[in-house]
Amino acid sequence: MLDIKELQNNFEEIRQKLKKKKVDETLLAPLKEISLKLKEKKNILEALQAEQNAKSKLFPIYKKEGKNIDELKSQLDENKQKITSATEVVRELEENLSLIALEVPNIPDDSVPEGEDEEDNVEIKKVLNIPSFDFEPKEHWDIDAKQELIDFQRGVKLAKSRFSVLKNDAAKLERALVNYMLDFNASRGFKEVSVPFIANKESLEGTGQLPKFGDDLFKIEGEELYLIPTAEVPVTNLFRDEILATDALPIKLTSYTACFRKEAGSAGRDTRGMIRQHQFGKVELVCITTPQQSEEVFQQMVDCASDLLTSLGLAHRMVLLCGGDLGFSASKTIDLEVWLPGQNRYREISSISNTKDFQARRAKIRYKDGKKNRLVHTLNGSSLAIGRTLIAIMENYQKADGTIEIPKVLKDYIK
RNA sequence: AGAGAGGUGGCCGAGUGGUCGAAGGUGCUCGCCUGGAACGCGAGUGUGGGGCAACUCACCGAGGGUUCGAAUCCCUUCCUCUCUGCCA
Repeated sequence: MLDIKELQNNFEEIRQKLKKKKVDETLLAPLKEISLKLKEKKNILEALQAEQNAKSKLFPIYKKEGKNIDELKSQLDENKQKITSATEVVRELEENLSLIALEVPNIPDDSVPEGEDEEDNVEIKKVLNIPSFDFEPKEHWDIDAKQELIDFQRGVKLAKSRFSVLKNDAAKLERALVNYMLDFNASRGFKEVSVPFIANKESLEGTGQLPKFGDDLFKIEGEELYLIPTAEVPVTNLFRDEILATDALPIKLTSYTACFRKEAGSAGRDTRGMIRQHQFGKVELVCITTPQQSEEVFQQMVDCASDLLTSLGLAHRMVLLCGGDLGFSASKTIDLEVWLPGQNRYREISSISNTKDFQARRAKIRYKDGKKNRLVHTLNGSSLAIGRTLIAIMENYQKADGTIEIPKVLKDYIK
C-alpha cells in the first residue's frame, strides 16, 4: 500500500513515478480525493464524539446533585443522531479508500528503467560462459523421452495438466537440491524456517496477492484459506502486526515450500515441460530490514542466488526489470535467468525483489527507531526454483549418450 | 467433528454499566544507592489517526446491537485451551 499522506502531499511526483509501471494511474486522483474528504469528515465525527463523551460524563454528577437530566438527555439523543449519520459517511469513505488503496501497486525505484515488458529489461551481467556441445543439445522432455525421470502423463492423471511426477534420480535430485540450497543459504547467514503451505486472507493481503490477484490462487473450498503461491507469503507474514527491536534487524530467513499457482493468465504458454507448473518447489529468501539496510541486503540476496547458480556450474545472467515488467508489490526486481541449452535461451529461475515499505504498510510490520515505530522494508527472492533448477541441470549436464552428469557440489547430497 | 472453558497492555492478571486506556504484579528503560553488582528507592513505559502544541478521537480477538454512557449487557463470527472422537 502507498503512503496516503505522501500521496496527499506529493501527488504529482507519485503520479509521474507510477507512470513507469504502466498501470492504471487513474486510481490515484480518486484516492487522493477520498483521503482528503475522509480526513475532513473524520474531524467532524470526532468533534461530535468529543461532545457526546463530555456530556455523558455529566450524568453521574447530575444524579448525585439530584438535578433533572431530561434536557441533557434530549440534547444527547439529538447529537447521537448526528453521530450515527456521520459514522455512516466515514465508514463508506473508509471502505472506498481501502478498496482503491489495496489495488494501487508499489512505486518503482528511481533505478528502474523505463519499458513496456520483458523485452525492455536491462541485462546487468552474465555469469559463466554458456556451455558448448559437440552434439545438438535437447530440451529436457526429449532427453527423457521415456519419462523415466519426469512423468508428465501420470501427473495429469493424478491431478490435471501442469502437474508432473518426478521419478528415480530426478526425485532424488529434487531432494538433494532442496537440502543443498538450504545449506548454502545458511552459510550466507539465512536462518531456516519451515512454514505452513496454506495461508489465510490477511496474510495474502499483507504481501499483496489479495485482493487483486485472487484468480491466480488455489482457494480451499468453504474457507478463507489459500494454497501459498510462494513462501514469501507465510515467511513475511511471520512478522505481521509486530513491532521488531531494531537490533533484531536485519532478519534473514530461508525456507523451502511447495508453491501453488493457477497460472490463470498464462494459458498456452510453456504448456510443454516443467517450466510452468501448478505446483513447484522453491527455496526462498526473505529479509526484514530497516530502510537504510534494504539496498545492501538486496544485493546480498542477489549475490546469494547468483553464487548458488555458479556453484552448480549453471551459466546465467542478471536482469534488471523494467517498469512495465515489475510485479505489483515490487519497487525493484532483479531476475536471474539460467541458460537452457535445449531451448537455446535464458529462462527465469530466480526473482529477487525489494518491496521497501509497501508490504510492511499492509502487514503492519514495524521496528523501534528510538521512541518512534517505523515501517520496515521487506525483501524476497527465490534461491532457487527447484523444478527449473532440475531441468537446467538436465539440459546443461546432458551427454551425447543421453545420460546426465551430476554437478560436483551435489554429489554429497545424493546417496 | 461433539461437549465445556476462555480470549484484557511485552508477559501474568484484576476489572460485570459512569473520569477505565484500563488496578496490581512482572519485564524493560533512565536516575539514585554500590568499588562493581544484586537488593532497595524514585521516574517512565501499548497502538493508530488528527493538531505546531495544549489536546483530542478510536482501539480490552473481530463485526454488529442496546444505552446519554460498554472492557463490562445482547447477537454473530474467528481463535485458543481441556475432554471425547479421529488420525501422522
